[in-house]
Amino acid sequence: MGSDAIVNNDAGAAERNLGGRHLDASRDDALRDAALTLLAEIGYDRLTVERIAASAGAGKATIYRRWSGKAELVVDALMCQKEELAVPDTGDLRSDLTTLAQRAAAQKGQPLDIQVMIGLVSALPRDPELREVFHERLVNPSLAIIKMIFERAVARGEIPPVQNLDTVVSILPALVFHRLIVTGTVPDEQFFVSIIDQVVLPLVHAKASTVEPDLFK
Amino acid sequence: MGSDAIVNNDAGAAERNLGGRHLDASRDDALRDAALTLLAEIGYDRLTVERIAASAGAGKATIYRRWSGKAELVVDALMCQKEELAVPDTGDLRSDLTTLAQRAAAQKGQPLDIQVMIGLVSALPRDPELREVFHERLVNPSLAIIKMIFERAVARGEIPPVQNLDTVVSILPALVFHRLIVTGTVPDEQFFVSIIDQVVLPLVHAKASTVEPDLFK
DNA sequence: TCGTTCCGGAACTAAGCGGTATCGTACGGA
DNA sequence: TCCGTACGATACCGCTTAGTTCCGGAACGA
Repeated sequence: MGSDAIVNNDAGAAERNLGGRHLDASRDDALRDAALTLLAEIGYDRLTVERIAASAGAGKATIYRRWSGKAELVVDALMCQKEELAVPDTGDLRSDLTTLAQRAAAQKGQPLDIQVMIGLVSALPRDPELREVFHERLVNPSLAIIKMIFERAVARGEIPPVQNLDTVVSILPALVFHRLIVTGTVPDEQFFVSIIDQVVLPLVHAKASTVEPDLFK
Repeated sequence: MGSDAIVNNDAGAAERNLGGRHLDASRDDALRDAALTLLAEIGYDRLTVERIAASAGAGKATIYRRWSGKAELVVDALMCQKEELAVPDTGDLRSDLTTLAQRAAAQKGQPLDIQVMIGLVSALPRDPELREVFHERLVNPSLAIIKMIFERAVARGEIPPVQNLDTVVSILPALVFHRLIVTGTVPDEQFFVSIIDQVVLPLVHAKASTVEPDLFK
């Protein structure tokens, strides 16, 4: 990772600053939260250091004491996001997917991951580091969860092995993205379920009925 | 449409300005082209009137003589894009779709529609007019073409009627979007074709093999 | 207690942008 | 020829932002 934040202050600064006040860890979190919330609201390009500070009830100096600027703060905030990788495992493919849908739709109000992604989109083409952390912390984890769900379904024989698994896995997030961009509305659970029932599940079962017979001929 | 551009100068200004030099129509086109090219390159938020003027080799006043500002210029540029709605009609669903893929992939170098869309994304949530023209000139035409292709395939009996046609139609553009955002690479024809063969076509044929039997029971 | 450092807040410089005005020049109708 | 306008270029004003610095106050170690 290119330019690490200065945020090894947990122990480092405490030892280095022999006398004097320590960096307040609660300020770190407040600033990171504010950055992500604003990122989801107004997007990366319109995000300013001043706004982040004001939103967190902090001074700009408090930010520059920790990060070199907007880019580093945003990257650090994304890196520090908690990843609760509890992959649904109900023993049924459809139930796993709908459980995932419920979880995604329930995020309402929170600094929605999806909205953070949208806010980042315009900045990705010109910032490689941002693009890397975007993949590592937002895209890949989502895809990995869906992939795991399919692999388990294959392992227990519920569906036949899926060739081009990566493509199938990306259908759900791709349609969510598309809806978010095209209609500008946050997809609700109903939307997720309709995609699952009308696209994803027919597709994996189609492969069972159209491809397998050919294999047995 | 809210604030029309002043660009009825083709005849209007020529008649009004009895003596004196006329607005140079070639400057209109150069400025619109520069606006779209820059929009695709750096996105709406980083787009500035000064940059557009410089890119077109013009002065800022030449822009303000025609449009009220950045927003109106961009909207007008999008509105003036030529729409060559030649829907492929080869008599075969797959051929129609792959023809469309070739055409989309061949746009390389030009101010790619898809990149213009990406550049607009971050500005859409806060600009209703921009969102409207975004739909009218970029999203809807693309979807309409794909929709037409499917409807013709249904009409000649190649595939059974597609319920949730809107969803099926959006799969291809959605996956293109997703790839562009996630990998940052412009999809080539091979990508289009693999989506067509591995997702779209299996899906519409799956509906034939799984839904119809239920209707006949 | 005393010195050091953080805190929020505000002031400040420098740079960039929107939008207007101006200048010399190039057209084009009368 | 003469007047009026568009043209590119530049200067200018007002505003916003990045990034720095300073202030009074508070927290901490010595």
